[in-house]
Amino acid sequence: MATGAPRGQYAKTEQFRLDVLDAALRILAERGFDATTLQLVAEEVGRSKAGLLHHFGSREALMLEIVRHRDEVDRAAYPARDDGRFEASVSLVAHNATVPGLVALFAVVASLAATDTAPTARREYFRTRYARNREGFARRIAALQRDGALRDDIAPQAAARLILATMDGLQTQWLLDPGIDMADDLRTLFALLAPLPG
Amino acid sequence: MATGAPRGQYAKTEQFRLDVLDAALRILAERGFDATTLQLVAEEVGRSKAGLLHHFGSREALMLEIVRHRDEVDRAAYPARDDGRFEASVSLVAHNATVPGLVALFAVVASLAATDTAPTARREYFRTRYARNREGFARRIAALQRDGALRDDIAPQAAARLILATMDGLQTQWLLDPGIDMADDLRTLFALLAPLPG
DNA sequence: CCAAAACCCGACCAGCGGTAGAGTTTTATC
DNA sequence: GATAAAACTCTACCGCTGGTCGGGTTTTGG
Repeated sequence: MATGAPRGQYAKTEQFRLDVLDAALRILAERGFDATTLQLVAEEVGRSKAGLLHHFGSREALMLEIVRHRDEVDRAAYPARDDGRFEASVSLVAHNATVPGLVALFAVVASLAATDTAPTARREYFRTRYARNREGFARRIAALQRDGALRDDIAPQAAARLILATMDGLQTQWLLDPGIDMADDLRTLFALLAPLPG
Repeated sequence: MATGAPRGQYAKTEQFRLDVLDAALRILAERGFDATTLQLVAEEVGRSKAGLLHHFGSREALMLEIVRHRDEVDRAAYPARDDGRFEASVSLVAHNATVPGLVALFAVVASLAATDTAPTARREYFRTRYARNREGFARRIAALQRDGALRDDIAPQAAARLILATMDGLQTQWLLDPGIDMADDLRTLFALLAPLPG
């Protein structure tokens, strides 16, 4: 039975895909979202436009892939630990302040996903992404409340929604006004969640 | 001297412009951002694509104009009163939950403005918009703190940034998952700002 | 060594936002 | 009410975009 056996990709393909993501991000950072065309990215990596489409399917999919890959890297570098407070989140936000291109791309793709009227891969990715993050925060919040390390008059799910909303919203303000210290403001929110003295 | 005197627009022009904004918003709501082309909007209002460009200059300017007009209407309908708490803000957010098309457009245009690498009309509009809103919130927060109606261990400017960030971030989550009650969550944030019993 | 799968590209396509310029309608002024 | 300029409107056209197609080239497992 030699039929129907699918073959994997070439050895160099994975590295090439990573190179493309990198090149695209570089162009995004210096030209913005609309001006980042497949043609420009193709030139940057020394390939043809059609070649990129072979690997990523569409421009939209390429953009989503950058976000997806960034999420993977971040999740490995900033694992949400159950024991500590929210220091990992603050560190991640502080790190984001060094990569405006990625932050900007994330904001655009997320909002475009939110405008998708029908279920698309883009929309579904962000739906599950938010659901997963909310769940993670809610779980840790509930644990901290049991330990008396957090005020317990707030529903964990509600607090999780607020934290994620704050992180996203601060990014927009920071992109427009880089003087804002996102990490500092996020810490302020966590301070509001500290247990009450009474 | 009859020379050089600029003449205003035709009588029907203003109404036509409003009709275009309305039509564009309708298409945005049911087709999403990318699929809302000038051609489609032009057909909806029974004019040509070039006619729209004459009035708005570009597609980007048209999109920004929808946001700008919406801001005007909202500012008239939900004036930020100094005396009350933040009920006007909660009402505005509750109202937003009835117009997903506008909320989605706002998110996209704001994030695109944030990706503009050079200063554009779009970017400048949102910069001043956020600055103005932050200033308004900070002023009211400071007043409430003096009255003992709000905890005073938070800098008014920081609290203002958090409130705006939360409002924006909740919109993204709500667009992806309409089960979320934005007004309710915003009220939760205000509850966190309530004065401490100690 | 050898098919078959994966890759790669030039040529092409429809549709996009935007421009040019000529024709039409409105309007302030006399 | 005539008139001339400004405001409006449209058709034709442009460059470019994302995306498709088909056929050559390279890699790869057996």
